[in-house]
Amino acid sequence: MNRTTASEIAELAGVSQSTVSRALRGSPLVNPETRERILRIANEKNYKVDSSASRLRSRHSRTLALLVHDDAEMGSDINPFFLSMLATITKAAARRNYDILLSFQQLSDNWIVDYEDSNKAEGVILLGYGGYTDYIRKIGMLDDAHCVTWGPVIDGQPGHFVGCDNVHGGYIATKHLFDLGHTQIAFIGDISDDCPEFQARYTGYRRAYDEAGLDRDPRLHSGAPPSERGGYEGAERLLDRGLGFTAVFCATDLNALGAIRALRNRNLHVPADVSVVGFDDLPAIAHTTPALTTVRQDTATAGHVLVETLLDLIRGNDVVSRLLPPELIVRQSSRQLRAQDAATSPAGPRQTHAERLAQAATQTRFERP
Amino acid sequence: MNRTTASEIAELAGVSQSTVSRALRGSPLVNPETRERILRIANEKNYKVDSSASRLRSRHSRTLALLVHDDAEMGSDINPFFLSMLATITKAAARRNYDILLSFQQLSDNWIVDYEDSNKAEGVILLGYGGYTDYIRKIGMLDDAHCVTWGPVIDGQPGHFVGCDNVHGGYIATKHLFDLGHTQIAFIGDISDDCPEFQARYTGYRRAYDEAGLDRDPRLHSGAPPSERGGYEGAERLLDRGLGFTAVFCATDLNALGAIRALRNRNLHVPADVSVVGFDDLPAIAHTTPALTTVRQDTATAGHVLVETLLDLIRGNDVVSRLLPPELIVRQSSRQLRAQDAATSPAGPRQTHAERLAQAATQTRFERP
DNA sequence: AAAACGTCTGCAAACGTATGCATCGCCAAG
DNA sequence: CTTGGCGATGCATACGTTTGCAGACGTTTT
Repeated sequence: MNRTTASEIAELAGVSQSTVSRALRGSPLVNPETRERILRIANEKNYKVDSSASRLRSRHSRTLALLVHDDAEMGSDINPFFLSMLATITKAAARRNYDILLSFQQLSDNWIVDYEDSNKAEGVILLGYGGYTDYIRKIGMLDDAHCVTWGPVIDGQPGHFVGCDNVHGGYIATKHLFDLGHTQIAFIGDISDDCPEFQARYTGYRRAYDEAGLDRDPRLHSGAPPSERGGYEGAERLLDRGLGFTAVFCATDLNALGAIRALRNRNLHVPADVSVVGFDDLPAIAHTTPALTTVRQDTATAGHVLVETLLDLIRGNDVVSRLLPPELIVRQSSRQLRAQDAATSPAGPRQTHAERLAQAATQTRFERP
Repeated sequence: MNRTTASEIAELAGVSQSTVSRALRGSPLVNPETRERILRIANEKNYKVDSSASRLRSRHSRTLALLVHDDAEMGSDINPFFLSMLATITKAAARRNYDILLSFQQLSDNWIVDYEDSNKAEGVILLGYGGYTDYIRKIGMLDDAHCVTWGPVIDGQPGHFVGCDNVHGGYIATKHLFDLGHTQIAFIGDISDDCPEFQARYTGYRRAYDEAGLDRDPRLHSGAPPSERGGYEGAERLLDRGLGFTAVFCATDLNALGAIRALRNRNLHVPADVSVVGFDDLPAIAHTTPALTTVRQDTATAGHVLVETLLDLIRGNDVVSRLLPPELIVRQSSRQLRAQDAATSPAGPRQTHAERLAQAATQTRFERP
């Protein structure tokens, strides 16, 4: 309860309440000496402007709402990638003197616009609503909705987006594996319409294949929900097909962790037998064994850009959707394909790669790579 | 911008603005029929109560502030444990119809009470301010400060705390290792006054030793900041001392990850040569190799209890600090000490544990366990 | 000397809601 | 018929700030 009001400070300073307000707002209208005196007294009395009254009168809440998708299917575990982005967003907003109102929800009803309609926030940032793109577009068409979404950027569509250049990310990950000498590269990830981001990464993967001028067996793709378990099962299905891949690009770090576990389970070593590349650069995965090669999305600038874009939107400026470049982080889970692996040479003292893969495939429909 | 006001709805419904307000608040004073009509119209017009005006008049913001410590030394990476707790807190607040105002900051000035003084929030939850206990106590002494801290609970002190029973956590972790046959158990973690939680875990560790009636070499403790790197370096120092430990209990999962990396670096296998137990149960560590045995703090109930305690405090109820019981999660990083390891038997075809440790110690001041 | 101007300050009206109090209609009891 | 009581509604005010407007005062220009 803030008992002291601006009027009380005014009385103590021998000025009117208006002047106190102006002094605290930093208005140039007030005499420097007076301002000084007012600030001193306000400070002594530990006076704080009542934000409720301030925002009622000024129609500005200096608050942004941050909505993070709460995926009930994931057992309500929030995607760690979004959590780390949440932090950078909040800090970026703080730098602009904006507070962040946080909420985890499934995107039902019209909660989004509610935040604005009720004057709780001046704008909304959406995180993790990849599957709701259509809905978001609808919101985007409302002129007065200040809403920026982290997600796939598609030109010419209503709505404002900031996103990672997933196509390029998928491309550099796959290119990296080609550069290491791999030619049979699998892809694990959910490319349904619910996950446009992963579709884009898959596109980048195919682009790298096209550019390399190599044939790509479509069975090298294995669908998988974006979880560790998904990656595990996706990799198992892949192995069961008996294809001769020597590398895997996963749509997600969590997928990659699961895939590594599955490979290890079948006695395949990473990176000795199979190289693995992930996507996201989760905080923890630098410390797994082997440390994961991955594509980093720069969460720090992402948060910054999201906030700045939203503020522009609020100010009424023109805003363009932006793609942020991802970066390849090479660690230990990917390595040069060795000669004896690439060639299907006669078996030496050590099993060839092909033999080990054959062994790993439980199905009889194994085919020579 | 919410153009439609309660007065407009009132006019459409043929009642006064007061009645509209009452109807929307669910006051029993208003006739069910009238309420129905008002709600219908409000819904049609997509009317939302202006929160600024509402909170100004009612003196209730229905908002809680959540302050998470932003440790500049950690490169501003937020501790993932706090991030996952942040999620559960927010959801617990949502269940009570409270919004969460989020901020990452270092605890300077009087930001805490500012949130209340400015009427931005009715109360504050503090996360990760272990080193600031004294300051928090000072705040706690102010009667009108509604502030609950996640941290070490100390009876008879001002301030309201909810925390994990770290002593017990340290105890069950160490006990688990004793039960597996280990007798030389190292402890890695920062037990300075900045980290009372880790001090408590250390206390639990010593308690288990006392209970086992075994001598404990104090040099088995190695200080380490709560990061992966800290764990790595802490383990290195430990190895350099040439002590014959067969297990390590780490104050933090991150410490544990670093320790495992250091051990592996010296050709010691986990858990074959050394068992490792962590603390926190970070989301990612279930998927590392080996999956980490750890002590889980139940973040879901922690978030719930924090919110409920704070709400009680706001309602003016009496509030007691609460300790939540942690739970041991046994995974693959800890295992039974094998007979030939425990005994310092003559070298067989395989090196004894003692020999391997000796080899791992780079320093000459190696001592037989 | 009057007029014009610039600088600072005060007055007073909002902002949209919640709520104590008065009111009104109606019915039952006296 | 009067009175009292009850359920439902309206009236009017206050919450504490921001801000357009006007005024006061001192200085400069005409």
